Amino acid sequence: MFSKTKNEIVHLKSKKEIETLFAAGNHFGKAPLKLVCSVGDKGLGLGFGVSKRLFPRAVDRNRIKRLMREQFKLIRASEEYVVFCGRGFIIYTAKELPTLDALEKPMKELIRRWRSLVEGP
RNA sequence: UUGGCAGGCCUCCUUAUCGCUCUGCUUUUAGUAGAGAGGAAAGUCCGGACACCACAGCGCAGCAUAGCGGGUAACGCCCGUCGCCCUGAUUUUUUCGGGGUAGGACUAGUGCAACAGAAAGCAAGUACAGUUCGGCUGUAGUGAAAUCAGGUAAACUCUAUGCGGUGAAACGCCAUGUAAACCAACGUUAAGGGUAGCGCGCCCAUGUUGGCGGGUAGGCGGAUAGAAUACUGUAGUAAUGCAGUGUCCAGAUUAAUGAUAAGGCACGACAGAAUCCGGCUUACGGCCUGCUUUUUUA
RNA sequence: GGGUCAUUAACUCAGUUGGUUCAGAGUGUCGCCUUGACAGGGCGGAAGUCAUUGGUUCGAAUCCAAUAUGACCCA
Repeated sequence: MFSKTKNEIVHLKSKKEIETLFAAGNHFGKAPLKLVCSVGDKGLGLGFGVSKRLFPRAVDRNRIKRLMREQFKLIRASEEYVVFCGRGFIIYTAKELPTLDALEKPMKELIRRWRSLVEGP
């Protein structure tokens, strides 16, 4: 069992788990991003996705997913970050290639709403 | 100096911090060391390896290829060579250089041929001339092609050669217990099912039908050392083969290469592995070598 | 990962033994007529490298190959 005090990150791998997340989770949208999340107690599980229809080339999709991972890493390393648990999947919905700075505000906003869902009633 | 063609090579580099995937070691909270996309990884146009269906057999159908010789595991790929076509030099021919070429057979059969033309093929026959007086010969005229064994097969077709099908989401193993589960009925050598176009043949009593139970996109294998690659020698015009020595070079499975700071230069194009190889095609930045062309100077 | 189709005027579509008659139809668009004016109607016109490139052929929208774009199917 993972320790709850550590901010362990698990890759969302199971297709079954992702399907239940999309069917029963909460959906939040913010500018170029969309978050599908749920409340859990076994650490933090994350996944990142880009539509193949919006970006036909694999190079662009890889680039966006790397930028999103990098931005989440930066947020997690900052001082104001508070550890919480759950399952989340972040999707990029815009049509233009983003920069790292452009992802900071929407992702912070999505994480704040997710955390309020976890800590709320 | 400009452009083109052919061949070869490279695909930003260095340092620091944080972070990702795999492997080894220490220890199992974690730490540490090493490795980490391409020439096209792409399109999926061909050929194979591999797996299952009978270690895939025979015939028909179907598909593919097409001078000749060689290379290869194999090919529709590659090399050499002949013919044909285009182009340049020389120029009467000839010869030489470069490029292209699906290039078997209309003396097996069938079909097609606009316009023009007498006539485009079971024939018919214009004008003029010749004549051995035989609708025999020649010329003219139309056309891409005109009794010439006519043209056309990237028309059907024929000949030769090759090809069984499916496709890693194949396939094997594991789970709590069988992994071809169990029960009932039917059937008794005939019918049915299995091979995914058809027939034969082959296989199945572990059959067919119904009922009931378990599992369900969970995990492991397949899965990365190979028709691999570098150098040297050697056979060959070449493609390529053989021998010796050395090297290990991604292995993910919502799917790993990024961010920040500093410096340098050519200021970074096309673009991201998903079972693996050999080719083809397409996209695209730079350097070197050889040939050719334009301009300037002598 | 594997397969099957399609592309013709601004739009929706026809176009087969390749052929002077093959580049057409409807809607739209433009001009004229009809009306005091409009709608409607009538007459006439323009609009196309047949997706791109190459090949076969005397001749290609049509046959062959490659490329580009779009759609769909298996899971």
